[in-house]
Amino acid sequence: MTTDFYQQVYTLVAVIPHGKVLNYGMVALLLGRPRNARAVGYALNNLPYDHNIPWQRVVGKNGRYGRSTIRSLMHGRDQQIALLKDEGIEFNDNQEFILADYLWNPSAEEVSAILNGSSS
DNA sequence: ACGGTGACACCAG
DNA sequence: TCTGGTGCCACCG
Repeated sequence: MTTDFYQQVYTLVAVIPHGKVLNYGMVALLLGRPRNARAVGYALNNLPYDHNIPWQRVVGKNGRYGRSTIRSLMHGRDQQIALLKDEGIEFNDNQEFILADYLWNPSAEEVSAILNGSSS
């Protein structure tokens, strides 16, 4: 009983392949809201308690957290990095990684099928 | 309905 | 390159 937008975010994030990532802006774009990255973050901040969603696969634009607006995450930045490393993503000494190397790039049809198949 | 807030993104200095 | 300000849009009180 979440809003459609929340549900779409959860549905999409839930199917991000192992070892792949998406940034907030990309999620927003795939959902048809190109400038609404903030709402994506808001949705992930309100994950249901019983969620089984790979939230760690959604990262900041530069492939890391690091902007002043972000302080502490519910699970912690270090925890997220640990989880991503566990999926095979390689970080450099600055706790960054090449976003383009791991970015998930589904087609519009694929996304459409995903949203239509699971949300209703 | 309105204003404040925010797991972001982008631009300017 | 880094910091600060602005734009965006959905949610909450």
